[in-house]
Order: sequence, then C-alpha cells, then structure tokens
Amino acid sequence: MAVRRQPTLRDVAAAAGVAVSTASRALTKPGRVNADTADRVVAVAKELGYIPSASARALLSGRTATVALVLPDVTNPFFFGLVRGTGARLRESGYVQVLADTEESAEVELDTLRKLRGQVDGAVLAASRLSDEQIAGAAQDLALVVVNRTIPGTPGVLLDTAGGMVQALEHLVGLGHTRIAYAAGPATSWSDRRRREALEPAAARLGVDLVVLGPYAPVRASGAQAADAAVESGVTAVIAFNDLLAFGVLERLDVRGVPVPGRMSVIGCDDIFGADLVRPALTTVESPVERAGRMAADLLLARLEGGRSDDEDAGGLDDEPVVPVRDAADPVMLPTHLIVRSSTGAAG
Amino acid sequence: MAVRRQPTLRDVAAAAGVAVSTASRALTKPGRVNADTADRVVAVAKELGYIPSASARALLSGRTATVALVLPDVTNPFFFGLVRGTGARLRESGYVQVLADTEESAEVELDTLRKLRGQVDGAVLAASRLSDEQIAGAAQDLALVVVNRTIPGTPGVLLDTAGGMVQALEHLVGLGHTRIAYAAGPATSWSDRRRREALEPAAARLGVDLVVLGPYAPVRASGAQAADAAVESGVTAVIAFNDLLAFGVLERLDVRGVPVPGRMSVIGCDDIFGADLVRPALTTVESPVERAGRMAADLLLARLEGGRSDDEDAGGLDDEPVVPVRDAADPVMLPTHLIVRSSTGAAG
DNA sequence: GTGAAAGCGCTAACAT
DNA sequence: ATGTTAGCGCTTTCAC
Repeated sequence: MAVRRQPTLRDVAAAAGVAVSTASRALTKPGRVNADTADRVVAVAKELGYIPSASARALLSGRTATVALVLPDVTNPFFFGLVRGTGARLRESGYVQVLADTEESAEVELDTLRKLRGQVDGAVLAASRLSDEQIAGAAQDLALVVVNRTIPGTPGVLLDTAGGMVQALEHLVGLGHTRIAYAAGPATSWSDRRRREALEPAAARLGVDLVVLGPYAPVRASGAQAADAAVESGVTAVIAFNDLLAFGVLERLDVRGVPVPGRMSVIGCDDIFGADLVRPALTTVESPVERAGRMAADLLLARLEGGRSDDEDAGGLDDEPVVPVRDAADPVMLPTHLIVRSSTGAAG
Repeated sequence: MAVRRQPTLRDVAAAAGVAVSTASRALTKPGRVNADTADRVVAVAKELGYIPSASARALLSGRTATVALVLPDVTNPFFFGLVRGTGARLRESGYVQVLADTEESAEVELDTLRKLRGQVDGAVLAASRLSDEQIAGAAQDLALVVVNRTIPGTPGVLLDTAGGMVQALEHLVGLGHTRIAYAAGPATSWSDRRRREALEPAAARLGVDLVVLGPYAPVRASGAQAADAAVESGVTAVIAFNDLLAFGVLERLDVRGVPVPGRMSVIGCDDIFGADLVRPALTTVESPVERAGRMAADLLLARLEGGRSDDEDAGGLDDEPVVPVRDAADPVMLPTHLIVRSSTGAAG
C-alpha cells in the first residue's frame, strides 16, 4: 500500500555505470549502442523494475499514447461493441483507451473534449450531441474521428442502418404487410433523420403506407406509447428506432394481448444483447458495431502515426497519385443486415 | 484536423506581462497574488484558450489525476454498473477514468498493471484473475482497491452474493422444493467458492438436498449442459452461478419442453440487462454493483487524497482514536437481495 | 507581490 | 560508442 518510489532512468544508468543518455539509447534504440553495454543496461533495468515515466515522455514528445472514446452513455448496450472494437485496436498499437461518459449532455461533452485536449492524442466521438460546428471546432484542437456522423473535414465511420431499415421494410412487404409504422427516435438524432429519408422513398417504391410515429426516447419505457400509437394507427407492423424501444413495444403488446407476430409484427435495430432472448425473439437490424469501432480507431491511429508527409516532396514531378488517396473527409460506410427472428410474420 | 499548437503558461505570462511564476500562482493559488494581476492573467488565459499541460503537472507532482478500472471483460453486462459507478465518482473529483480489458487472462492483467504504474494514480481491480500474492505484489507499486476479493492490506468492496443465494434457497424452500441444484461457476472463481460455502450449511439447516453441478463457464452456451444435468439429477429447482448461465438454462429447458416454473424453477444472479425480458422472467439476486463501483472509487480516492498522516504525530500523546478508524484491509460488504419473478414457482 | 532559477524524467542534439 | 547539455511545461523555493 505504501507504493514505493519508482526507479528512474538515472537509477538505472548509475547502477549500470553509464550515462543517462546511454541508458536511454540502450532501452529505446538498441543498435546505436554497444551490444554488451545495451545488454547490461537492459538487465539492470529489468532487475530494478524500471518503467519509463509516461508523463516525461509525453511532456517531451507531446504525445501521450492515449486515445479517448467519448460516449453519451457508457451503459447503453449499443456502445459495447464500440468500446470493445476501439479498445482492441488501440491496445494492439500500444495505446491506452480512456472512456468518457458525457451523460447525454452537449455541455458535458464540450467540456470533456476541452479537458481531453492535452491528455490524449485523439478521440473517437460516437453519437455526439454536438452541432456540426461544435464538432468541427473541437477538431481544431484534437484529432477526432466521428462515428455515425458526417462532419466535413473530419474522418468518420458510418453504420448504414438506414439501409438495414429498408431491408426491414422489404421483408415486411414480402410477408404481405401494406401499412407499416416507423417508431422514430429522438428528433435530434442524425441517424433517425437518415433512416426516415431512406424509408420514405422505399415505401413509395414498394407501394406501402408508411406511418411515422413519435419521436420517442430510445428507451424501453417509451415502447408503451409507441405500441399504443401503432395499434391505434391500424398498421400491422412496426419498425422501431432501436431494440430498446422495440423491447418496450413487445412488452406493451403482450400486456394488451396483441399477439406478435399474429396481429402485429415488430422489428428493432442494433441486435443488442437480449434481442434473441425476448419472446418472441426480435427481428432486428444488425450493425457491425465492433468493426466500426476498429475502423474508427484505425482511422485515428493512421492520422496520429502517419503525421509525416507534410511538406515533403513539395516540388515533386510525378505528382500523379497512382492509387487515389481516400479523402479523410470521405466517411467509411459499413453495411448492416436484417436478422429475421420470430417477431415478424405474415400480415394479420 | 491540423491541431494547432496549444498556448503554454509562458504565452499567457507574456501576454499578461508577468513572469511565468506569477501566472502560475494567479491560476492555481489566487490570493497569493495581487487581485488585479490575477484577474488579468485569468482573463488572458481564458482568451488564449490556455489549458495546463497534464503531462507537465504529472511529471512535477507525480500524480496524474487518472484512475484505471481493470476488468476481465468490458462487455460482460455484470461490469456495466462498475464502469458507471466508478466513472461517476471519479468524474466528481475531477479524475479521468481509463478502462483496461484484460481479456480474462492473468498474464495480460499483470502486464496491464505493470504498464499502468506511472500512468495512473491508482486502479480498481474487479474480478481479478490473479493470485492473492500477485495482487499484493502489484499493490506495492500502485494504489489498488479490489472488488469481490479479500486481499490482506488492500481495501476492497464485497458484494454479498453468497447471502443472496441463501435467500434464493430459502425462497425455494418456501415454495416446497426439497431437492435443489446449484450450477457452479468457474473453479477459479472466488465468488463461487464463497457461495458454495454459504449454500451448504444453509441447505443443511433448511433440511434440503443441495446438488452441486458443474463447474460451468459463466456464459449462455454452458446453460445447456447445466440444464441437462439438472434434469438428470432429479432436482425441481436450479440456482445458477449467474444470469448468463441461467439464460442458457432457460433456453435449453424450453427446447426440451420442460415447463418453467412448472417442472423446474430457475434462479440466476446479478440481475443483468435482460433478466426481466426473458420469458419466463428470471428470478435473480440483485447486487448494488453501481454502488460498489462508487465505493471502490471512494476508497481509492480517500487513499490518494488523504495521503498525509504518514509519519506525523509519531510521538503524540493522545493516541486514542475516538472514532475507531476502519482498517483499510477490512473490506466493505454490500448486501444483495432476491428479486422474485416468474421463473420460480411451487415445487412440481 | 513578483521575478529568477531550479528541477521533475526523459530524449535529442552536440561534443568527445 | 558514449558522455554532456539543453529543454519539454510546469510548480516551487528563494531572492528581491
């Protein structure tokens, strides 16, 4: 508990009988040092349990080998894949992941980003509550990658849930449904807007009535209202903004004695933990969230590590890029797909 | 994206027309500086968007204002409350939380702890895969608080799930069950051992047969074996190591056509997300995990911030502690309680 | 009340 | 190949 004093490079150098600079070289760039000396230093360092001070390194280099994942709510199951995906990728490159929960508040998020500057080399911003301008502003001070958002000039990863929703619609049409509800998410949700923009033309194309319900908070509790509204509107199927909401819809329909999928089919989005546990099991749109996390971390690391090519080759002759360099502002879009389970069936 | 250069204290001092030392004082200990000067410095700092360098502070003070939460698996729902609880408490005190996933490996965990030393001021170690000796060793180098573990000399928070399991047993006995199975968790699990040690005497006291099944990996997939073993052993109720396992048991019983709770009652542990979603809803032992996280962070912060009283008052006369100081090694035990849902019923 | 200077642990010139 | 020195941004003596 006393936490003993850590040995510094000086201690190691002294114990090995060399100068600190030599010890530093021996530890960080072997080859630039006599093999015997290097071995000795390394041995001494290990024996003393020497660990380089991250703060000193950071102070000197300006880099912290730390990346933040900024989320509105750490406990929202949808984000688990992101935590895992970014975490795994970061660990592979020796980075430390720090988690920041902004409690669904734009203010907290802005403040967090401000504090993070200097503490981390960059951040992955997921489901941000900030405006495009605020994000762009923050990106001036901190290397940023956004998830499910497009900010000009800032790299991003997109999950094509809108495409998945269209698949959901097609699935329902295939089952004979002609009047279908979409239980919308928060009015401020960027994803929600994209989905509606995709669903409406798709419905027209498929010749079905699309009834937009909501907006609803994307939580179980809101499912009751959504279910009531769906029943009321005379649809035979409802596509919910996310699984949490869909769970609530299922519960409410159960309470009301509306058979699923007998009289009402239900589809969710995200395939969170529990989607295959509920009865009936929930048909839902699965997103490769973990992969999105990996990619987001990838993009960030590429930017952090690939900080070279700044002014070099300024007057080069062969300026033609053979492989067209992907514009960092051009976000990666990941496909999603529908998982059919028992909560959907033929139109009642 | 270009990430402009941050203003340093020097810039602020220069702009305010004072020495760096004065600027430093103005920002950190107002009162030791002329009020006008202080105001001016603060104004300039704000205008320049000055943010003190965490690395420089850390280098100087040896403190990082960062605490790690070390977990075997970030995505295990059981830990969400810990993430949230520790995170909230740490944020309140201005600390940054870093998350470390050890991938269920003692080796990774040890390595993580080693690297963390110097990067963080302390760590909360949950469900550690290390031996008592390894933890005690790590505690020499890093302020540690353990969750669900007792390590002499290291403060800890315990969730009394063993007590909850006894409640579960009593509940079943009250329903007329006389032959009950306990589907055990991993052989290396400290919690599992404690539960068995509590269940056995309780079963004897209550006059019921307790059949210990397993060990099983605490995941859904293992539930099938556990369910089969339970049916085989002729019990009318099974208490599972955790909800994940219980979910698997429910699924398997459903497949086999064994009615729950008609022919078999099922109880889980942890009340994770989904426990009230499955059908029948799972009777389970709820632990105040988030509160445990808060307390763990509390204990750690108390130790980090209250680092005074080391050698002082060595020859004091009034050595009688009026309020008996709680030994840090004396772990806090948090009570748990049973949540009765529909997966338990009268003995078939 | 304020300034000058030392130094935290480390790495990167520069010198030998 | 190795030692010497400067300095990253900050706080903290120590003078004034």
